[in-house]
Amino acid sequence: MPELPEVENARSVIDRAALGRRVVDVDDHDRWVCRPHPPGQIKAALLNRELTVAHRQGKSMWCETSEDGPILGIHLGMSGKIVIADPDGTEVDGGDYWERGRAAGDYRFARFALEFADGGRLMLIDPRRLGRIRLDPPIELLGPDATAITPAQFRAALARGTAPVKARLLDQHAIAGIGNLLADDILWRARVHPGRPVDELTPEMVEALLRATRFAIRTTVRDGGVHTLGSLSLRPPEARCPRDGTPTVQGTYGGRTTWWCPLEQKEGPP
DNA sequence: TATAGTGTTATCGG
DNA sequence: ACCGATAACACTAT
Repeated sequence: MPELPEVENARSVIDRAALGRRVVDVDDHDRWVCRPHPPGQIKAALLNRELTVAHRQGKSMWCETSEDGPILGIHLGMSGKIVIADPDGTEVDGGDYWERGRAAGDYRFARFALEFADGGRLMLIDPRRLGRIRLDPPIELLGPDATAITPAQFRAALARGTAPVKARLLDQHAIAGIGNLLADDILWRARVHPGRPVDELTPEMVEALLRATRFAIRTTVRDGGVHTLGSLSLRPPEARCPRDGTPTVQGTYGGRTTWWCPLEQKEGPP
């Protein structure tokens, strides 16, 4: 279940193990994952090319292809992962802790695949099929990447409108790369209530949110996933603030389940 | 059997 | 046109 750190792992897997290998076959039969492309369209566009560069911005990835080929967009959705399997049995998957249940060699949920000239395969394994493969994805709509965002960009992302701050943190057009768990962690770390409208954030709160974002992104990318976030214990079965032991509270903001510490993350005037 | 889920997006209403 | 809320998407795990 990828957030930005897991997507960066996947990008690194592609960078390490897929670039420069000639594509001799493409499985693009899954009309949902490959929408809006009809089966065969992505195959025709990629056949006999190589992936040359693997990019990531927020939770979106894309690869450049050889001979001025199309851009291949890859999004992991909620349950996607990239696995590269070679004929010698080698399997590169970036060390995915969150789907250990999947037995090695179980490719039941492969929704898209590139086959290389040596018989190796790059696969999108995605049980829920909320991932996405498409040509020439609209990357220009993404906000600045959360790992590289400047203070000015961060302030601008929280500047206009009345949305709850959590909804804005999740808006990939505002900032690219913050998912539900990271958003809860950032708000908890900055001691800001998730429902506070962005136009009621004080400069001090914005500053604290920026620091918390940088900390959360930096540490989770370093750790290779969001599993080390302290705020995870805001959720059941622990469900107590790791700092003060207060029982946590649950609600919905930006359409996502949200947990917070009612003692430290208060509503109302600052 | 019912429900929630670490994500995105089309659509609707103000 | 802008902004925000909601439902829908597809499938597994509990």
